[in-house]
Order: sequence, then structure tokens, then C-alpha cells
Amino acid sequence: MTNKYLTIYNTIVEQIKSGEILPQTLLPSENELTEHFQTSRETIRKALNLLSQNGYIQKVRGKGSIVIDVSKFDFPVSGLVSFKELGQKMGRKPRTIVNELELMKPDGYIRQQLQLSGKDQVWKVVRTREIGGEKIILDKDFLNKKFVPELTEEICADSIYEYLEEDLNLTISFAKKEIVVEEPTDEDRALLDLDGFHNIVVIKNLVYLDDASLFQYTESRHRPDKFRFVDFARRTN
Amino acid sequence: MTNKYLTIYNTIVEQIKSGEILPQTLLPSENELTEHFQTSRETIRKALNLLSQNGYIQKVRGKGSIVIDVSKFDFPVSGLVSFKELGQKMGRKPRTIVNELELMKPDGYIRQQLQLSGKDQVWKVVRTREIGGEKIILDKDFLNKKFVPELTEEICADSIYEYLEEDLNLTISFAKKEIVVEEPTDEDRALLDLDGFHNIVVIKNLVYLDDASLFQYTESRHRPDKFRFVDFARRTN
DNA sequence: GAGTGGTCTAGACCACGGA
DNA sequence: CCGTGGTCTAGACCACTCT
Repeated sequence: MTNKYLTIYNTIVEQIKSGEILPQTLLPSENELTEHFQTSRETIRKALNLLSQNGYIQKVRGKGSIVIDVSKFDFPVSGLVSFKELGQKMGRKPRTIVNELELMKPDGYIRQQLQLSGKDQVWKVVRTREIGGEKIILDKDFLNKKFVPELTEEICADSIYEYLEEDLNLTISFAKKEIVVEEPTDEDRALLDLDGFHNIVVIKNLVYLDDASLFQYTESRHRPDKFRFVDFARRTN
Repeated sequence: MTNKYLTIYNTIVEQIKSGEILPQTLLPSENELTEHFQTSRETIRKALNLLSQNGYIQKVRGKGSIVIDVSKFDFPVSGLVSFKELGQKMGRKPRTIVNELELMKPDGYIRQQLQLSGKDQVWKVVRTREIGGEKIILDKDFLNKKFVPELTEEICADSIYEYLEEDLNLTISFAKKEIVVEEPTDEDRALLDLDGFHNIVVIKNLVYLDDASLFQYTESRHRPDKFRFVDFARRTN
């Protein structure tokens, strides 16, 4: 038994995706939907707000809710995309190589990012991601040992996130992301297939848990030709 | 006279920013806030949801709302940032050079992006953005003539957005953004200071109006060393 | 003026966390 | 168990658009 507003949301999403409701047309009014779904108006509004946040409709006061064209393949709004999902989306067999796995004292930069004291320890994981036979992404993870007491090469070769969520019962909640372009380091050149590329796209992530504690710093270093980031920005009124 | 939930939101934001409420502590419960602000719980919840969406708090069921550390300079959640704002934020005197301004028939790519027919016309605007004496950004805009009948070099040198919103009364509502890294074109090399740079960061924007009509396609081409994108991604549960 | 979405209320029940 | 946040209701008034 799921939420009422979520089922309404999903119903309408399906209608939009299937073309049952056409782009540029108006959704039934909130009052009509209230009757149709036999619920209260606030519940309908919750569903509509979700649709709006996810780019399916645009609400206009005094007019109605306009359906937006979602025909071109949209990913969902930018979020945490794991490497595994990414590979599946691209229809390629990804491969992960674990280059480094160690428990260490964080250096100054990591300590600052993760707001650690000198005594804390972190897991350092360096992994190469291979897609279609080419080494394209270098992932450097630093995980606070306080939350992840143990880590093995097998886990890292598979998916750290699955291990965290399924075995350790940690819930990743959100991340602050920063994207910059840098010159490749020697490490980048050694571990990635960078012939002829002079820049590298670095995505720095600070990952927070459920309870708002900061537990991981990640740098995902991408070869520029294989990098793509999609975002959906709604004007903040 | 502004909204009640917005004033509550702003009040709490100020308290967090000023350090009156400390990171990692709990906000008063929704019931307590309801009493304190003399309002209903749903109104408090609206304010708290805004706080959560903007990264100030993390709500945890059965526990409360945890205040997140926002000390490191955060921009607001990624949005539409105009060049003028960007320059002001960086404390530099920006300069805009209009390289090209013409009314044209869109080519195939633009026609597809803006979903135009062959008969529609678009304004093409090419502008160079100079910060601190260096030409760093190349902006290429294509605006549907249907919405913008007239455009002058003066407007382009100042701010197109201000003209649209203040004079034409158009309301920009949201944008779909895509970030990729490309090799510089001859045009990039001619119009930007690119000595020694081998890549260019391209931000492609589809800009929609108030009523969900698609009216502008923009490419903002940045020198990689001056590019930075910050995002705040909340897990979609 | 009729109809739309935006805000606000006062109350109810539920799911979850912690003591 | 109590207190927390999550959902839902039925009703009210307002601001806006369209005709």
C-alpha cells in the first residue's frame, strides 16, 4: 500500500509518457482531479507539485497545469548516479579495476573536506572504470572509517554503495557536487587511457548520510570526451 | 505582505547562517514551531520542506530536523545564473563584446532543438565575455523571433534577460542544461583567449517560458580553467 | 464574474525512533 | 511508551487569468 499522492503522481506520469495526455495541453483542474481521484485537494496538489519538480508540468496561476514535452530522452533530474547504473544505461559491459585499497590517516585536504580530526582514519579506494575496453573514469573515494569498519577488494570491485546500503544499512541521503576541469595528473595518465587528451573533468562529491553526517569524499575523474552531465533547473521564485 | 511560510523559512535561514542554530543540532519540533510562530503545522511543514530542499536541514522521521553545515561558501542550488550576476559574484568588472547579431533561418540543429518549422526565424547572438581583461566565455544564443520581435546591439551588450523580463514581460521559468567538454572550434579560438588550452566546456541550455513554451537555445562556451559548477543533489526517494 | 492555482487552518491517523 | 515527522482531510480565503 503506497501513498495516495504517489500513486496519483505515477498515474499521471504514465499518462504523459504514453501520450494519453499531450504536451502543451492543460491537465484537468485541481478540483476536477480531486473528484476524479476521490481525494482532497491538498493531496492532488502534492502530486502536482511532484510532477512540476520533476519537469512534467508547469503550473500557472489562474490558468492551469501545462504538460511539458518530455519526448527527448530525459534522465531524471540530476542525482547520484552510480557507475553501475551508468554502464547499464550506456548498454556497455563496464569493468572495475581496484588499484588501491588502504586504511590511512587523512591528509590535510581530505581532513578538511570530511571535517575530521587528526586521529580519525579513512579508507582510501582508487578504482579504474573501463567501458568498451577503454579506461575512462578514475574514482578516488575516501570513506570515514567510523561508518565503514571493514572494506574488501571484492566489495570495491562490485559496488561500494550496494554494500553500504544492503549490508551496513547506511542510507545515502544527498551529495554536494562540484564540477571542474583540470590538467591530468601523473596518476591520471598512468591509470587511464588518455592519449591525446589534455584535460580531465573532475566531479567532487561530498556524500552525506541519512542523519546528515558527512561520511565520504569522492573524486570522479572523467576523460572529457565521455563526460556528460544533465541537469534540470527550475527557477527559484 | 509576503507569505507566512516564506517569512518563517527566511527567519530560520538567518538563524542558521548567523550560527544561532548550530550544525548537527535539532531544530525545534514541528509542533513547537507551530506554537512559536502561531500558525498551523502544515505551514511550518512548508517552510521546513523548503529548508530541506535548499540544503539547510535534513528531516528524519521519528527524530527531528537536523541542521546541516552550510559554512563553506555555497551558492544557492544550481540555477540559471546570468553572466552579469556571475561577474558581480567574482568581484570583477565584466565586459561584453557583441560579435554577431542577426535574424536568420535556423539550421537543422537549431530547428530541432527549438522544435521550429522551416519558416520560423531566430535571432542569432554571439557574444564574448571578458573578465579581468581575458576573453573567457563565448555565448551563442538563438532566440525564437515569435517571442522577441526586436533586438539591438545595445540590449545584447547589456543584458538580454533584463530586456526580456522588464521590457517584454516574458518570464523565464526553467531550463534544461547539459554540460559537455569539446575541442575548441576555429570560432572559439578566434574569439577567446585560448592559448594553451585544448578543451572547452560547453553548457547547452534550453530555456522555457512561463507557459512552458520553448523559446531559446544557448551555448555557453567556457575556458576550462575558469569553469566551475556547483550542484546540490538530494536523493529522490 | 467564473474558474484557476496559492496559501492557510485545525484536526486526524499513521510510521518510526528512542528511552 | 511518547514524541517525532509523514500523510490526508474538508473547508476557507486570496491572487490571478480569461472572456
